[in-house]
Amino acid sequence: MRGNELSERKKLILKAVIEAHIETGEPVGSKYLTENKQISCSSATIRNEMSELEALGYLEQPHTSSGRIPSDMGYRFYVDSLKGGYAKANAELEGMSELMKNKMHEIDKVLESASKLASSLTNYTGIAIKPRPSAAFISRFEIMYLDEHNFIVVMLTSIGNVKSRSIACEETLDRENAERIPDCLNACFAGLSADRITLPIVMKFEGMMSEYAGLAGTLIKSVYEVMNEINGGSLRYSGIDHLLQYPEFSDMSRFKELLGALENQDDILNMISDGDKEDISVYIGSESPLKVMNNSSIVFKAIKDKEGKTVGAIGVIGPTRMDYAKVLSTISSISGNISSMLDGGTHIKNVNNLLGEGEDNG
Amino acid sequence: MRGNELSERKKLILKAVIEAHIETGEPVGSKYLTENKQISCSSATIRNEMSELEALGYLEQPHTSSGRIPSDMGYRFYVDSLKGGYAKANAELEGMSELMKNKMHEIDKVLESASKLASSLTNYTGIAIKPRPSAAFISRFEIMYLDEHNFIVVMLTSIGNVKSRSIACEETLDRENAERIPDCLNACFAGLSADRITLPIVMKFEGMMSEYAGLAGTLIKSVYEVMNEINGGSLRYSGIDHLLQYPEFSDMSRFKELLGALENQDDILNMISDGDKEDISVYIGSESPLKVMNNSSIVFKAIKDKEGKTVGAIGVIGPTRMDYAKVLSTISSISGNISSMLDGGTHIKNVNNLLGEGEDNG
DNA sequence: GGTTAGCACTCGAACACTTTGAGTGCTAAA
DNA sequence: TTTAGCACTCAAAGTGTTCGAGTGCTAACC
Repeated sequence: MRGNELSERKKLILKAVIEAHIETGEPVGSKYLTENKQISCSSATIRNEMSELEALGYLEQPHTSSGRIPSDMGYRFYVDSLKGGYAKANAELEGMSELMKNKMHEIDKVLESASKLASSLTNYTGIAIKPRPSAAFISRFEIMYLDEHNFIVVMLTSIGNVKSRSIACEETLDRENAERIPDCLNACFAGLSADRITLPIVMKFEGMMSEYAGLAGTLIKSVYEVMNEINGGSLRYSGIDHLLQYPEFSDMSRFKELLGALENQDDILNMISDGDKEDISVYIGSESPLKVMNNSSIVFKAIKDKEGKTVGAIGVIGPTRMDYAKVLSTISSISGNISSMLDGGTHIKNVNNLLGEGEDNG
Repeated sequence: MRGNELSERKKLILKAVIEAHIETGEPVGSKYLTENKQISCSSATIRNEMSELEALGYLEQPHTSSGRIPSDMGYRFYVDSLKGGYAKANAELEGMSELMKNKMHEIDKVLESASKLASSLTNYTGIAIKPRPSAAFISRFEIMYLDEHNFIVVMLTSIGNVKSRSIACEETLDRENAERIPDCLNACFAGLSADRITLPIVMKFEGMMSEYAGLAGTLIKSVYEVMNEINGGSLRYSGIDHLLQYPEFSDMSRFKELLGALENQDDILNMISDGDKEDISVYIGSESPLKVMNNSSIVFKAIKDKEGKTVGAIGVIGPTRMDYAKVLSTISSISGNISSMLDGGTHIKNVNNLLGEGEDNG
């Protein structure tokens, strides 16, 4: 098969089949296509063309005597032909981006509301991905002193969010001593990813905390927990119910299978981490590395901050028969919007970037 | 109908019907019940009894010639007879409570993992509810200074969690000035619920922030946002896929309806806020105030801290045909576990309680 | 040579019809 | 009061038929 051996008419027919199938969900017959004004030949000719398209692998026939449906390869051809042209402004989006601009949330929340937006605009299931960072760390510790037995440790992470843990201690702890705790934490753990926190460092911390040995263990456990949390990456869905409106999921078992796959976040996270870092990624049906996703498509795009670091991704999941034109343009607009926000248009900042010079444990 | 006019045999048969139906999901016939060793009469007798139970409203017949299924009233009778006896220790729970004890999370996370636990133990969908607090407020503000143009406001809320917002400011802000910001915030907003923050207070704040007027607006917006968040209550589900295994939801439309209702969190929150504050609440089918829930049951229990304040609730949602014995005992154990944790058994504290005396804006 | 009309063929969907079996209600006997 | 027996009901599953959309192929057409 040479690169682009499809005649214009074949392309036209393929496109028409795909768009009709996306709309109706039914196999598309030759007669139906004659109603398409762009195609000006008889059903017999269309049959011939479709038969060839099938031989080439772009179409499939569910049963000997039924219309054709696009194969994954057909969708792929369609999507590739779409790419480049989808970035037109999305009118629906305008009003809603306003809504996001007013929020001064952390990146997690931004991604989540973006995914909700994507879901409601496209009518598929939205996904918000916070990738597993290569080596996240806690860049700074602070505490809030409550009383002699209670305080809160506030941790600023390298991936731009703030975590806190409330700690109760048996010993009596006065304000002055409590305020030395973050110094110890910062001295020992700040800036170190989990795999660089070695036993000597832990011992050093315990040494510095000697007066409050009992606390040291608790604090280390908290640090460890937060490290785990931020290194885990995360995946959130919105509008799972949208999927139910598509007949391809009216078969419970299939839907259940997909839901199960979605719950197994690790697999999806891996898949998305492998995706295209620059452009929109589209996995159509069997192209997906996950077998259970073979009847679904997933479209997503990485979100980067102004330094080009990937801070997350958003996308949608839907049936293979997905309105790719709409989805691609929506995801593209939303991600563009977020990126420009991260560039400093609003108050949202990736706080981590600021720490390079700002670090200071005084 | 006088209080308790069911004969022992009727009770036995009703119980047997319910338990068989819970297990199989199918209508229960008279012949099937003769296999039950506790019932020692013929199928004909059982038929007579069932016929009377139906007349009394405890059973229903889907079709003239099919077995009986319990009515909502039947389930209600069963559940009421169960209450009191369900609190036995749940062996499965032992190991898992260990897991929760090691976490020093805030109340939100505790509830969420409790709901996951409930879901996995019962095989229904778990719910974690954080109620709409009557008048939540921010009890304390702190900041983390990053650099001349960036800092993070950390807010301790009255309902026991910590919120943060990163703020970027145009003006140059040195550390000393920055450290006066929480003083202003504390002086104006700490301890006040949203409806008690009046215009004069806002003006006072702007006055105190005069040098950094631009910041004041941003900060107020952040405060407002956090107020909204903590006053909103929240509802989280886990294990929605569990529901799919029950044939009553194999009908897509019904499942979709339920999912839709679950997304509409306000309704559910209201319902749960109206629930029994002391004991386990059980809404069986049509007992639920929500019409869409008429084919499902919901079981939940409030979680209180040591002062008796309701801090949340956990529960499960499932088909009317729910294994109430198991669910009631599971929810009861888990909630007991959490409550005892909150009582101080571990490091989890409701930080708010500590603030009564600890408050101090130095 | 590409296009079209015509025709036989295929096969799922829909419908009507029958069979099967679990379950009931009723009655009469124990 | 309980039980055995019997006629009856009805959903589910199976069978057969029709219907129609759609195909492939062939022969005629431009």
